[in-house]
Amino acid sequence: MTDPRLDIATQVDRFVRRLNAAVHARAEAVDAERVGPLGGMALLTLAEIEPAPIGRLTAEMGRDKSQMTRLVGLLEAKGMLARTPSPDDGRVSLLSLTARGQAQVAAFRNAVAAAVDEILAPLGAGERDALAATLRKL
Amino acid sequence: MTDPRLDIATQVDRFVRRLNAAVHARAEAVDAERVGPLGGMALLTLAEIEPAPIGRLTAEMGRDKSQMTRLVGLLEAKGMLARTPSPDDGRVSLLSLTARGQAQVAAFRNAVAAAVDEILAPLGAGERDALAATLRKL
DNA sequence: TATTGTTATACTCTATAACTATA
DNA sequence: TATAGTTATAGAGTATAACAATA
Repeated sequence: MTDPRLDIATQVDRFVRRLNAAVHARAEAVDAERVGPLGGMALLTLAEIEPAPIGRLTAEMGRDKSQMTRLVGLLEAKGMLARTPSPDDGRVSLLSLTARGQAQVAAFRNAVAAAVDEILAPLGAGERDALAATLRKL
Repeated sequence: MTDPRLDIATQVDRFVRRLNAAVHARAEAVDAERVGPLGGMALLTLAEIEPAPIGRLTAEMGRDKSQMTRLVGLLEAKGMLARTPSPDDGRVSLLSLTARGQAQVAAFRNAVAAAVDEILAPLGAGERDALAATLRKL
């Protein structure tokens, strides 16, 4: 590659591919409910911000709102999260994890952390911290 | 986020989302042939390694081979690349870009580079180089 | 017997627009 | 009139397995 910017783009793309593959490999044991990688990500994100309206979750994940409507419906049907009407705004429901959802989050956390460790194995501790710090700025 | 590894996973995920969105926004002008982001990535990759068999391209992109069969068929139908039978192995064809494909590559290169610039804007030059170097190790 | 590549199938994710109900 | 969320639909990307041809 001549242009370092293209290099970054392709490397990051492959990073995500490997991450998904590694999580997927572990997920056979973990994802008995088959919420999928996107569902896992949504639960992971919701764990950080709950209780939150669906719009907040959408923004946090950088996805599309119609996509989120369906995903949240799926996760609700599987008993991973619950909606409670917002007292402030009649259009809004607040999402929060159920006990099932929390268990799933814990399992996903382990799978993702292990997958990241695997991929970042070639890096030293200092480089990992630097990478995390750099990404946080974006 | 408590665990820095989860942090890295979500940040990288969002990076790719933003990258795709930014390229997509520019691609309306560029991607008249509608090869899609994956097709663009394939052409970009092929430009670096041509002439190469489909298996090499598959490995380089970290994708699935059956997926590549279809994608290459599409790109061939659009006149972006050509196959020539390998003299060494009767099972293999070597892929190479056509003039059309090369033009498309040039356009995509610009779109991707601009998108990366946009996303990496918060970083200093030193940090960008460090990021590129770190990713190359993975 | 192993490898390259193809076909088939089912599923997951993404993009867009039109729509409803509340604010 | 603006915003939160939903519905509908089409298309793009992914995962798996079974298969044919060649090595």
